[in-house]
Amino acid sequence: MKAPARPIRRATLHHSAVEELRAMILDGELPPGVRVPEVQLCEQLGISRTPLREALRVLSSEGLVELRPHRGAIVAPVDPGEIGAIFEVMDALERLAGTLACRNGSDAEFTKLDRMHDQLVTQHEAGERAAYFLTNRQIHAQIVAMARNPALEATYAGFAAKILRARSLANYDTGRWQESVDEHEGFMAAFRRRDAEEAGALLADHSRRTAVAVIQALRQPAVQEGGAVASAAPMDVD
Amino acid sequence: MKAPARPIRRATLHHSAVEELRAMILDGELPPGVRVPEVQLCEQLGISRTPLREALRVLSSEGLVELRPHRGAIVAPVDPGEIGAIFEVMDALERLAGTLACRNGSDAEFTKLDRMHDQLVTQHEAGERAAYFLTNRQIHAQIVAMARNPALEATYAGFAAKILRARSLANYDTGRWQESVDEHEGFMAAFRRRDAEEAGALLADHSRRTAVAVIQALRQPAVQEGGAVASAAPMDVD
DNA sequence: AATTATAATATTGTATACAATTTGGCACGG
DNA sequence: CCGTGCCAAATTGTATACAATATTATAATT
Repeated sequence: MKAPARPIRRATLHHSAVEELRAMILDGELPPGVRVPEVQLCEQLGISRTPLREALRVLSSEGLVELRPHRGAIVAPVDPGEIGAIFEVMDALERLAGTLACRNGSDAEFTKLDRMHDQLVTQHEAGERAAYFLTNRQIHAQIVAMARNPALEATYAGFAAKILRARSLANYDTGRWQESVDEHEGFMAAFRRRDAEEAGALLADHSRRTAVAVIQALRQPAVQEGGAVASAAPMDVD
Repeated sequence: MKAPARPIRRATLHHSAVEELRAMILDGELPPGVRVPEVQLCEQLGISRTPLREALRVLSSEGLVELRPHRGAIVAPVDPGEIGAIFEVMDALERLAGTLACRNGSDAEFTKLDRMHDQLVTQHEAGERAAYFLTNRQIHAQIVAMARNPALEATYAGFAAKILRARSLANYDTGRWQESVDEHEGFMAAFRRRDAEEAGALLADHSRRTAVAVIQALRQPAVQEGGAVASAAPMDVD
């Protein structure tokens, strides 16, 4: 999602470290609140402290880690209030994405979107939860990409990451699944009509309802299965 | 704008360097496209390369500088197309800010906003351009603050910074000044009625019209007065 | 003369060493 | 028994030294 147009190879260690650490945080491998000892991660990643520290600064700028001067870095805790605020912005971004996608998306992209939606429905009917979540994320990413707006894309990706992390901590209400699919049917119908306003409105509404469900789920923390970390596979459901 | 609730002292050099460099870039002291030689800036800021490099990584994450591996960093160039994309998002953020400000702002804050607006009108009538621009920025910042949404506030600040930098490169159309003031009158009236929808819509419209003016101004680059850098004082006009 | 190959230089990327600050424990005093 | 002050250990912050890569200049060849 953050990959720019030009496929330049970033061969620097600190850049690799950023991606590695971000993945570890989003995967829940580094759960919120844990301290991030530099030396330990250094030998774990096989790099020195310098590039690791540079990576930590970047992740701090992204809001994924929290730097406390002379007290070490911790993985940023997930604050339900902050998630609520993020969703308020996300609603607006989803609306904008839907509107712009209608205006700027190519017919080929809309066709692809239709196929992805069909796949989503199939996976829902089959009860393939993990596959559904992945397809769902891809659909929203596709809509954002069709908006042809790099600034929107980058901002969206940042918020999506934080929301993803919040979800990995919460037991998601299964009852919302059917409702969510229905909402997807709704804005897909608007997309097929190229109704920009309606598509945007339905996407925003979809986001808002998702927010309610997620925040409610956050009040009932997920049961920690197995070892120490929540579910290994991060999932995104809208 | 970025100051968190708790007034913790950040005494680390790299944090100071970030703020210093960001100010230098936004002030136009470091114009877009120029290379950023590390050693030179180091002795200029009186620090070592390590904290400076950490600062550069953060600014790169913010999109203010561009890192080219083994080729040095440059101040991110201002791409008119990117500015257009940013404004598209900004419109949505302004709308959201206006709506939320109506919902969450205190009466005291609305009173303060009124006073700021009066000041703005006075400065416009007096033709005090620089003072007007400053007040204008403060007004928009106040509205965003009244929205009570840290995620919105941070995202808004990031985009506002990029827009500010673009403007310092462009001769702004003076004819838009009166129009802009009229638009301020418009959404202030909506604010006084606490009409959230209308206030948001008028703010978004205001942002959209500003975008048109700014992008047009970008096509006629500012005359470089004096030495090499554009106007020293960055201004914000909406 | 133009172009390409090559080497010297400069700048960035990384690692390590040193300094400063925080944290935890322990002794002392209340 | 609890609070305060001090000391030691550990970890972070910074500086410097070394390694790798890109740029520039030079020179040789076509």
